[in-house]
Amino acid sequence: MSLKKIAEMTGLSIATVSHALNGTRAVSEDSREKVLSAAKVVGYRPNMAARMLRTQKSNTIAIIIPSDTNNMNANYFYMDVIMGVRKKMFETQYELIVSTYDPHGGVQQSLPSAQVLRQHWVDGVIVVPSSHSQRQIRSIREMGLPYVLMDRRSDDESSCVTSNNKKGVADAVRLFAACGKRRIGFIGGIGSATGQQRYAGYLEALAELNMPADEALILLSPSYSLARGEECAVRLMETGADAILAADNVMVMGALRALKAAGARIPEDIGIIGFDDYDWMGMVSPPLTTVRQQAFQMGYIVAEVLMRKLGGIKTNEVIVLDTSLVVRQSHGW
Amino acid sequence: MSLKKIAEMTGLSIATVSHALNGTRAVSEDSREKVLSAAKVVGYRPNMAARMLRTQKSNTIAIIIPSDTNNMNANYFYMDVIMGVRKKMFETQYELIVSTYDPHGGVQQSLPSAQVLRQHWVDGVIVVPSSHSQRQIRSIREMGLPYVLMDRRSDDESSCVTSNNKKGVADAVRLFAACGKRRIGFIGGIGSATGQQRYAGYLEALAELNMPADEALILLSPSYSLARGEECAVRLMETGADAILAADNVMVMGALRALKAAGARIPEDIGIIGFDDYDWMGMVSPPLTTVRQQAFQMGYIVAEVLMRKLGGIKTNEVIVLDTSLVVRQSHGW
DNA sequence: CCGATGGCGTAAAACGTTTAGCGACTGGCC
DNA sequence: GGCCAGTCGCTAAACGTTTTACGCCATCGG
Repeated sequence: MSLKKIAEMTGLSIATVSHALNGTRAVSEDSREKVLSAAKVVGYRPNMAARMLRTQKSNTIAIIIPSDTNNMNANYFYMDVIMGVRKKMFETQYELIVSTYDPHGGVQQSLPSAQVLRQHWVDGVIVVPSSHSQRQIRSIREMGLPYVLMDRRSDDESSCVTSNNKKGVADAVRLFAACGKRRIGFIGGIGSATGQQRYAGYLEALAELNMPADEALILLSPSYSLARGEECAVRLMETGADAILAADNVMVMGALRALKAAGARIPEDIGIIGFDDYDWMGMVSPPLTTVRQQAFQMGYIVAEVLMRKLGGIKTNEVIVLDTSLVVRQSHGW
Repeated sequence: MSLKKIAEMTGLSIATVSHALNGTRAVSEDSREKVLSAAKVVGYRPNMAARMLRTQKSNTIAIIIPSDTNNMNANYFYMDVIMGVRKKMFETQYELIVSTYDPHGGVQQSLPSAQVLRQHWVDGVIVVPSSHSQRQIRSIREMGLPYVLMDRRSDDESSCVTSNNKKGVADAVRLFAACGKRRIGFIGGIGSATGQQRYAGYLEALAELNMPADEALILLSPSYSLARGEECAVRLMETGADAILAADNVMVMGALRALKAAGARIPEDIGIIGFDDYDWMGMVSPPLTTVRQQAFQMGYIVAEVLMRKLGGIKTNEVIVLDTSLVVRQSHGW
C-alpha cells in the first residue's frame, strides 16, 4: 500500500518510486514501468495524511454555511452555490468540505467554533457569516487562514463576493411603481447582512421615487419561515398594501399562500415580487415575478477568489454580482 | 503552533503536552494549567495531517453525488440529504467532504475516478452510484474503503439506504384509480435504479388493478429535464391519458407547464401526481399531489449506517424508508 | 524498612510522504 | 586524460502527532 512496499517489490528506493509516480524527476523508462505496474497490482493510493504533513498543503477547502433549522428551504440557494464551488474544485483538483453552523445557536455552535476552523487542516475557507459577525470574522482572521466571505460584506479588508441585493430590491420597487402600485409593503429579514441590504434598497428606491416609507408597511423578522411570511402578508393586507416585496424565497411562499387563502386577486388587488428564482416560480399562478441572483456563479467565483488567495495573491477583492428582474405576472400590469 | 513549541514554552515534554491537551493520561493540575494557557496564547490548533498519519483515521467521510449538468434541480433533493448527513456528522464530530461526478461523463469523470476515492484519505464514503453501477461498485469495494449506497440498491452484499420507490408510485397509481382514472400515463427515467423501481411500481399497481399497461402511455427518458417533461406531457395528452404520474420532481414541473399551456383542466381533464415534496408544490394551482420521500432522514440514516460500519460492525444493512402520499388536489376527486 | 503501587514525567519510535543532497556512471569536449 | 554536464539512483531528514516503554518519586501496607 505504501511507497515502501512498492520500493520493496521493485527493488528500487522509496525516493525513486515517489519520483516515478509523481513525475517530479527523471526516472529511467525501465524503472518507471516497473513502478507503475507494481502500483497498479497492489492498487496503490497515496496517503494524503503523509503528503499533507510533508507538503503542508491539503488541497482542500471548506465552505461554512448557516443551517437554520427553522428554514431548511433557504438551503436550496446554497445548493446552487455549492455546485458552483464544486465546479471550480473539479477544475483545480481540490476537495470541498461542507460544514454548517447554527446562526441562532449559542457559542457552542457558532461559526468560529466550527471544527474545521479549530483544526489545522484546510488550505482556505469560504465563509457565510451570520449578521453579528464582526467579532467572528476577526477571530477567523486571527487564525491566519485564508478566507473569503460570501453573500456578506464586512467593514474591514476581507475579500468578499455578494449579490447586488440593494439594486435588486430597488429594481423591484421601481417596477411596482411603474405599475401604479403606491403602497408597497416590505417583508424582510433583519438577521443577516443581505436582509439589511435589501431593506436599504427598498428605502432608497422609495426615496428616489418620492414615496413615503410607511412604517406600517415594513415588516422585518429576525428569521425566515413560511408561517412568518403568511403572518406578514396578512398584516400587510390589513394595512391596505397594494404590493408586497418579499425579500426571501421562503417568505414569498408564505406570503403567496396567505394572499391566496384570503382570496386576493394577484396582481390586481395586490402585487407580489419575490427574491431568488427557481423554476417552480413560473408554475404558480400567477407566475411569480422575482429578483434573480446568480447563485451558481457566486459559488464558482467565490471559489476562484479563494484560489487566487491560495496562490499567494495579496489583494482583497470585492465582487458584486448583478441581480436581474425576472418579470412574470405577479407584480402588476 | 506545534506541540513542540508549547513544550518549549512550558518546559514540559511533547508527550506531556499532548496528554494534557487530549486528556489521554493523568497530568498534574499544575502542568495542565501551564499547557492550556500556553496553548491559548499561541492559538494552538492541532495539525490534522500529523494526527491522521499517526492514528490512521481522518474523522472525515465523503458523500459522492451525481451532478447532472442538465438537471441542476435534482440537486435540491441531495441538499436535504446532505443536511441530514451533516446533522449526524455534527453529532459525531466528523467532517464531510462533498464530491460529485458526472453520470453522463466519460471514464474521466465517472464515479470511481473521483479524487477522493483514489487517495487514501476519508474513513468511509456514502455513494450514490449511477445506473450502470455494478462495475463501479465493485471497484470501490476493491479499495477496501467502507461505503454505503444511497438511494440505490445493488445486487450484491452492500449496505444501502433507499426510499420505497416502488410502493410510492404504486400508491399513486391506486389513488388515481380510486378517482376513476383509467388511462394513467407514466413519465419516468430509465437512467437510474430509482427510475426503474418507480417504473416497476407503476406496472405492478396496474397489474394488481387489472388495468392493461398501454405502451403508448409509458414514456421513459435516459435523463430528466423540464423540456423533456413538457414533451412527454404533450405526448400523453395526444394519447388520451386522463392522468399523469411524473416520477421525478423536475419532470413534473415540465408536465405541469405543458398541461397549463394546453389549457387542460386539472384534475378534471387530466390528473397529475409528482414525486418528491417541496413547499412550493402546495402553492401551484391546483396544489400538487405528490409522493414524498424522507430526504433529510435518508441522509441522517445513511450516515448512521456508515458510522456503524466504521465502528467495526460487519453486518450489511438494507434500509428502506417509507414514502407517503401528500394528497392535495391535482390527482382527481 | 521493604516491596508494591500509582502518579506523573520523559524519550523515542512510528505513521508515509517529499525532497535536498550526494554519488556513480556515461558521454562529450578540450 | 581530465573535466564537466547530464542522467538516474540512493540515503536520510523532516513534517507533527500519538503512544509505548520506561524511570523516578511518593505513599502505603505489612
